[in-house]
Amino acid sequence: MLESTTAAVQDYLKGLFLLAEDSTSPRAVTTNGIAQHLAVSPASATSMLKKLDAMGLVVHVPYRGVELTDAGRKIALEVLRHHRLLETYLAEALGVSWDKVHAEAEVLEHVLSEELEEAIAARLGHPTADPHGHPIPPKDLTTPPPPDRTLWDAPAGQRLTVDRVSDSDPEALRYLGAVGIRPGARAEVRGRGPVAGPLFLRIESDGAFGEEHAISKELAEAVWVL
Amino acid sequence: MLESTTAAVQDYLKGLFLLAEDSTSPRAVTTNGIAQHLAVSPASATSMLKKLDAMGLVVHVPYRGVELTDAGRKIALEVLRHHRLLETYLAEALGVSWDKVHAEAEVLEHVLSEELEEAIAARLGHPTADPHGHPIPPKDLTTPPPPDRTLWDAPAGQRLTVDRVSDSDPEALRYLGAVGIRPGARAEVRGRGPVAGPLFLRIESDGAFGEEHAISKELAEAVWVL
DNA sequence: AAACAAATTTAGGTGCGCCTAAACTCTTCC
DNA sequence: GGAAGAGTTTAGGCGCACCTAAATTTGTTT
Repeated sequence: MLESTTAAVQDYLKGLFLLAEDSTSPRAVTTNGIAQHLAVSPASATSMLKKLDAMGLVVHVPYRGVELTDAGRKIALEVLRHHRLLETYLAEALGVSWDKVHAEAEVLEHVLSEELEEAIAARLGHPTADPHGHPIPPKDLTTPPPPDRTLWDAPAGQRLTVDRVSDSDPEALRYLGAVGIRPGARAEVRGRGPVAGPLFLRIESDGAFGEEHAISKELAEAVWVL
Repeated sequence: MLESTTAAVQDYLKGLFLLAEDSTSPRAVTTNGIAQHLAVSPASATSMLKKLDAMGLVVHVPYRGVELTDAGRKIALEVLRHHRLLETYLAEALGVSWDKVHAEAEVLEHVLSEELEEAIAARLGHPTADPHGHPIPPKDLTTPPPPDRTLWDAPAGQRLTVDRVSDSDPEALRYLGAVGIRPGARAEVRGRGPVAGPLFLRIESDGAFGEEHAISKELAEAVWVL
């Protein structure tokens, strides 16, 4: 399935899936959106969207928006499966730190053969989530559950469980790891500063909630909770 | 170092190194030779050689031949190091059979980061040869020893040790594996058939030489011995 | 020495994915 | 309802690595 597509096509499909996934608004997946996500010009995105439409992988209505077809979503999920399996493998088998696995997986995902994918999955015991808490699409490529809400959207005073953290910013990941914000961690939102100010929270460690941390809105939006 | 080159450039440099390595004649590395090796047209090879010359990675004298510069050889050795480390890793850590590791490594070698290379080498205990017996260029990229002679060139009646086997033909590798021709194996050449006919040999197994095998010239030339 | 065959290079062209600049469309706001 | 501005698309081009067909060079052969 993947063999008939280029790395660029795979990146667009994966990007479109991810953009659609963590934005509920209907008009979320725009030409500009995918262009920014992939760091290409809007003009480049337009021509690729036209091409993907011709290939039957997306439905692109000029000036209106894009949507993945079932065929396009399957490919996106396969790339995502590769990416997340690789992240998990690099972290577990090769000891690569969780802030670096994303960049490595980003290039490896496009050249991973079916056979190697299988070998890696088997070696890991067919994991269902990567080190950042993102679900690994299963072999049959059924759509995994979307994230719930971000830490920023959680009301003050509430106890919650960290579900996923964004994998793309190494600096953010190093900080999150240092303060103990990782999938499965329990946290309590204490409050927020004024004017999109920092969010104050405490993180549970060894059964007790530790000292208070102040994190920016941007960072709080890179953490999803349950 | 590798990051500033494309996969195509890396493939040409690696190919030029390998062609020069296993042919003693001075005029061995020709436009046609590298074109065939890479399965591209001679015209394509010419334009790439011109480009590599301009980049200072080879010296190309039109109509006369090509030779790697020191800079070009370093890159070739780095690609080769990636390739052979990956082959070894895939075989040892992931259980990929020795006839399949080459094809996987062929694409992975171009996207392996320095850091991952290091992690893999460490995990394997810094191996010096891959599963087919080919030397893995060390981190400092000094040139490893070239192969000695092929099984085809060995005189009849002589006891010898298998040093390396060609990694590129899966069918050949499956056969060689089945009859026990692998690096370190001891063998005795019994004779040859007429007109480039098959080579007859016996392979040592559990301390005793087994039954006689007849192998083609092509296959005998894909095995190097000491 | 000329002619020929083989090897090599040049000429001209393709698809992919990217770019900038210019034109267009949609929406909103007066 | 028309104009402005944001968003999007079209037009035209570029670099990479490949191709075929047509020159050119080399080395050999007569």
